[in-house]
Amino acid sequence: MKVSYKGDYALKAMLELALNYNKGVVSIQELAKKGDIPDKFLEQVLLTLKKGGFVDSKRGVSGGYMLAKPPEGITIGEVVRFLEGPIEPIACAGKKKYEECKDFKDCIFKDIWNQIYTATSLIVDTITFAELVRRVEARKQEKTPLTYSI
Amino acid sequence: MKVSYKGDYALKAMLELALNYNKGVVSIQELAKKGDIPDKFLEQVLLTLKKGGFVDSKRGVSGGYMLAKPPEGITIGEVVRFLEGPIEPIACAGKKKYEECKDFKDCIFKDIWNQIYTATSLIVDTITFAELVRRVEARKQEKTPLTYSI
DNA sequence: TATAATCTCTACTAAGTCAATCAGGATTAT
DNA sequence: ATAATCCTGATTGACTTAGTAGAGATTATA
Repeated sequence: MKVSYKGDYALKAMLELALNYNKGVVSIQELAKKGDIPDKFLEQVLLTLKKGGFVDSKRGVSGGYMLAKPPEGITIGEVVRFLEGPIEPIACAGKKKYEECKDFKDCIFKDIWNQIYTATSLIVDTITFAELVRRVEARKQEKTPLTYSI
Repeated sequence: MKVSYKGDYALKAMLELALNYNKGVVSIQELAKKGDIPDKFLEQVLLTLKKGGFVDSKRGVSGGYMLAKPPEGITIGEVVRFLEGPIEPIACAGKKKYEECKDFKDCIFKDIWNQIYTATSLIVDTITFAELVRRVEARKQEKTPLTYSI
């Protein structure tokens, strides 16, 4: 799997929207500022996310974006796959069966790519944005404890 | 991790050389033919592998390539990292510590990229070319059993 | 020693991807 | 009305990828 800027920005923006779930919309400007993202680029990414059904938008003054589904229902894997394409480490992985391989050696490597694919999927397909929100909150607690220590 | 054609070709060629370990050299032509690889492209890849210390070569008539080390001493991970660069799914992963993040949310994602990185490394850094050779032999046995069954 | 097979090296190219920008157009709260 | 906002499509420059081209260096062997 490879995550480009587009995917990275999308995940950041989605998380921001998840943190704001049920609290109204957030404008591109705000999202861009919080995520340190070029706003016109983020605009494109958000449009793509909208086409993918991940976010909804509201136009006009005080418009903006919101999650289209509850954070519990969206995984990182869904977003990454949608924006970046298949997460297999190599094009051929998972496409053909052993019988179709022209050579034993292809199969040998395919096993490995599939193993990596499986391990990666297990991670990204089980982490929802609700879980991410939980982690952000937990880390905030850690960093601002009630009792100060040196 | 992403594996390009270059990396794919390199792994195939290395495996072929591993299968031929201690049996002399194999020419680019042979390797190209067996792996269905454009020979001039493979030429470049082999040169790169030589610079990386993975293969040795012999020039002139009946020259060719051979593994520079025993197959037990070379992992897939070494080859892929050398040819394709870092295997982290995103540029920032593993580069900074939590303290250096400008935002909690960066850390949250970095955790995940590191988790994927770790899982991937665990696979590619433990599989040697000796192991691959063993798998190829095992699969040959499977496909050509002593007793025929329908 | 001539020669053909082979590796070595450098340069080049065509196509594609990535990150980002630009210029407008459509919608809507106030 | 108008300003804020999303929507749409085009364009750009840098970079990467996959592959090609051509000339040179080395060496087994007839």
